[in-house]
Amino acid sequence: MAEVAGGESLLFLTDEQLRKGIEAMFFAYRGFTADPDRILEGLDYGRAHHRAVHFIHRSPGTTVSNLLAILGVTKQSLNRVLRTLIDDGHVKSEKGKADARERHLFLTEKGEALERALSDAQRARMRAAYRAAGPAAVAGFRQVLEAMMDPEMRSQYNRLRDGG
Amino acid sequence: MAEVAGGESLLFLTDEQLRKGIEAMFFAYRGFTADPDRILEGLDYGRAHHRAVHFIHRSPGTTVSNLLAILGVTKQSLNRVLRTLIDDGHVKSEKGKADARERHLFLTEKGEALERALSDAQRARMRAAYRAAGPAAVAGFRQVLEAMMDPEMRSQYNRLRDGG
DNA sequence: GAATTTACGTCAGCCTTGTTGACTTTCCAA
DNA sequence: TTGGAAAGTCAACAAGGCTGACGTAAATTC
Repeated sequence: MAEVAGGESLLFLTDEQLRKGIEAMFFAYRGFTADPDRILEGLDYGRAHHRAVHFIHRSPGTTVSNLLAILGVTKQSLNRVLRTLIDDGHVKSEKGKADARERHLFLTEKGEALERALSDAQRARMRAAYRAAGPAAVAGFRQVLEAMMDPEMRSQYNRLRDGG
Repeated sequence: MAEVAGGESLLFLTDEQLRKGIEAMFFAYRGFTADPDRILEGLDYGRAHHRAVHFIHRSPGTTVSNLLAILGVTKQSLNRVLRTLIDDGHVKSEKGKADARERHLFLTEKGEALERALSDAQRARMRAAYRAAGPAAVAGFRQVLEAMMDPEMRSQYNRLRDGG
């Protein structure tokens, strides 16, 4: 940070550097989703299903409203996906005990197996990238990504992170 | 890297760390696209238009096939987007002189202005994130993203990068 | 106890952006 | 010169976003 203030390393803020960062995000995100996409393809599922499964696994018993806030989609859109996941026996939905209006969402055994298949694929790539780049790079990676989030997303992210 | 081999810092490869990285990618990508999306909203354009405009700006005179390889979509899909951009006067398409089957793509004045508006918005966020994280973090960020790409995407990325 | 609000589900219909299939035009090589 | 490959276009379909309207049950407020 001292170098930055001193002006020595401001090259990392040139438009050219920023463009490279933008393209890196674009190409990397494609890689990031490629492996789970391949698995989902055979199941008539898409990324939307993956996201739902991921966050239900992450926060078992979460409500529909919670999921809506995290995923940032409309309830109609989420409902379509949730409907198929429930019908296929990957997710179960239980009426809330304290508040019976809420539905608490859980993965079934089958759903957990699906989640494992998807996240194993994604983690394998992530692990390879982390290993190739090393711990210092990983710390920087996380710092930049966190700074790139919208504040509300960041608090969602931190809530999940701290909850873990 | 020495610490990694020594085993001291292998904590960065735990499943929990990897999950955090995965969620960071998810939330950060949303932020990454949020600003341009807001601009596109008013214009009946979507992200596909943004991507096309970005890469035509980046490589003026590129052919449809080139763009296809970079964007990783079908030519029919790209064509629809290109059609509207051409009709709206943002892009012009010229028959190749050497090979008349090819179309070479360029941004018009109007297209350049659109590109500037979109990339200004995206760069502003990127710049803020870079500034907040500092140059060392940025280097790590780029390293991890590059390692996350598919090999073919990585060579596309490097081709663009070196060309600059 | 009635009225309002909240949480969720669903129907209908739209848009963007992916897909495949069939087609033309153009180039090149056998 | 002709037949195949490459580049691009048109048509039609699907996934998954979106909005709007409406219904129902449960909770909360007046």
